Amino acid sequence: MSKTNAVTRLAAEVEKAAGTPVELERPADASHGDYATNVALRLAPEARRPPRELAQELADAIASSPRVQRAEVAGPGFVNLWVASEWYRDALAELLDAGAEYGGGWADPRERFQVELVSANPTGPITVASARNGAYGDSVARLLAFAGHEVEREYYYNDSGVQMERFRESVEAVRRGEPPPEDGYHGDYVRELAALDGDPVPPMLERIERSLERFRVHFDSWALQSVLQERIPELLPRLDVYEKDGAVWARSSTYGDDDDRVLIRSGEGGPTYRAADVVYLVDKLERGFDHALYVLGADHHGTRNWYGAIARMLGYDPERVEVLLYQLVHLTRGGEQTKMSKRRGDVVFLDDFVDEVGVDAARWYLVARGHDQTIEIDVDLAREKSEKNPVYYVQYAHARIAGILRNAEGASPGAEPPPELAREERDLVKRLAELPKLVAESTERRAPHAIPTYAIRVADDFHRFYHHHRVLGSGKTEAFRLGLCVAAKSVIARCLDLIGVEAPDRM
RNA sequence: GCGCCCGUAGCUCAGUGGAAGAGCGGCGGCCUUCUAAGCCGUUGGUCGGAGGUUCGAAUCCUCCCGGGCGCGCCA
Repeated sequence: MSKTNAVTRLAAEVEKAAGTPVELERPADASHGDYATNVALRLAPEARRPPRELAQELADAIASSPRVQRAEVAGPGFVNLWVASEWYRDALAELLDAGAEYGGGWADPRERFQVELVSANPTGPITVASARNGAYGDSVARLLAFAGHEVEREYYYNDSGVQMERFRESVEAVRRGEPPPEDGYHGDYVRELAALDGDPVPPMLERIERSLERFRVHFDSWALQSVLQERIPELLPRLDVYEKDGAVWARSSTYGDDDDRVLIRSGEGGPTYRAADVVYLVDKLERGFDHALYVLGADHHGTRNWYGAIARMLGYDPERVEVLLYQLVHLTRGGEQTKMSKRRGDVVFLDDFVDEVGVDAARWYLVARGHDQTIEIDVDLAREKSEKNPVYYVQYAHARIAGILRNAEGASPGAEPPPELAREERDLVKRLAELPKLVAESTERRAPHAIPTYAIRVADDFHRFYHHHRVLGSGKTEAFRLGLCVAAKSVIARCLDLIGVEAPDRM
C-alpha cells in the first residue's frame, strides 16, 4: 500500500513511539476503545520487559496526540485508544475529498493483469457453475482495477476438441431428424441451434456472451485454442520434453507440477489441450501482461501447479502466473442432489437463474461466500431465499441516502464535527474509514467475499444512524450529518460496484 | 491409496495468532416526523475430536473422524 488514510496515520503515531510497524484493530467490544493494538505483547519477549509496562509507556506517549482522546492498557498488554474529534474531522474530510476514489489507486507499481475467466467450452449455455467463475473472477478483476492496475478479461475456448465434435454431431443429428448420439448433448438448446444454418459454435458463443454481459461480466477479448495450437511446433524446442509410449511428454514434474503431462499424443500425433496451454501462456506473457491469472473450478485443482511449471520451464518468473481456485456449486432440488451435466441437459443455466432471482441477488449470492467454500443452491428455494438476500439491505441503505440528498436542496455537506458526537455517528465514520484496508486485503488475498460482508456492516451502521438521528433540519449538526451521508453513499456504491451489483437511488 | 478444499448458533455462512460474530429462523416491542426492504430487545455455540507450539489458538503443526472434488494420450 502506498497511500495513507486516517487509520494508518493514527497507526503511524503509535509506530513512532513503539519503533516498529503497528496495525490497529477495531475491537469487537466497544469498551475496548475505538482502536487497539497488541504491539506491546509482540515487543515484550525481545525487550525482556513485562508487556503491560511497555503498553503503559505507549499509552502515555500516544495520549498526547491531538487525534487521541484517551489511551489505556488492558488485559495482558493491549493498548486501547479512544480517538478525538480531531480524528473524526480528518477521516470524514478525507472521505469527502476522495469521493468515489476513496480506498482505490494504491497499487505501486501499477501493473498489467490479464484475468482469464469462465472459458467454458461452447457446447451449451452458461450454467450457474460457470457463473460462479464469472462472478468471482470478475470481482477480482474489478478489485485489481480499482487498486490502479490495468486489467483485461479474456475468455478462452476450445473450438476443436473431442467434446466440440460431439456437440456439432448432436446438432447435425437433430438437423437430420434423428436424436443426438448417446454421448452427445441433449438439451433443448441443441434443437434451437439445429434450426439455424451452419456451424453451431458461433451462435452458441454469441449466446454465452449475451448471458455474461447481462450478468455484468464483460470480456475484452476471446482466445481460440485452434489458433493458438498452430504455434505448438515453434514452441516445442523451448520445452523440456521426452518421448514415452510413442507420445511426447513435458517433464513438468521437475518444474513444480505434480506429474509429467502429455503434449503430443501417440498414434496420429495430435496436440493435447496441455500443448495449447503452453502456447497460450507464452502468448499471454508476450502480449505484455505482467501477471496472468487463471480462474479455475476446484475440479481442475489437479493441474493447479501445471501453469507455474511451464512458466518456469520456459524461463519466465512463475510468480507472474496465478491460479485462482474456487470450490464448486452444487445444485439440489428439494434436498436431492442433481448431477449437473451439460450433455444430459439437466443443469441450471445462468439465464434461468437470473430470470428467477435477478442479477443483483445472483451476483451477491455467488460472490458472498469464500471461494474455498462449496456453494449449495436448492433450486426450489432459490427465489424464496433471494428475497431475503442481504443485497437488498445494503441497496436500501443506498436508496435511503439518495432520498435524503434529493431532499437536501442545496444544503452542503461538511466534515466539521459538532461538539458532541453521538455513538452512531462515531461508529459510522470508523466503519467508512475501514474501506482502504478492507479493499487492499481483499485484493491481495483475491478474496472479494470480504466486500459484501463489509457492505452489510456499513449498511448496518447507516441504518442505525438513520434511525436515531435526523439529518435534514438538524441545525448545527446538519452539515456534518450530510457529510456522513455523502461518504456512506459513496462507500456503499463502491462496494456494490466491486462485486458487480447496482446501487439504486430508489427502491 | 494419494492430493486439494471444507467442518463455527436450528439453517446458510463471516472470522488466516489477541477479548467468539452476521444474516435467516424463533419469541417480544417500535411508523402523524428525511423510504418500516428499517430500528430495538431476546433466544441460541464443549468453533468436528485428540494432542502439540504460544503469554495467548476457531486461526499454526501432527494424528483421527465426517463431507466435497480430483488423480486420462477429456477439457
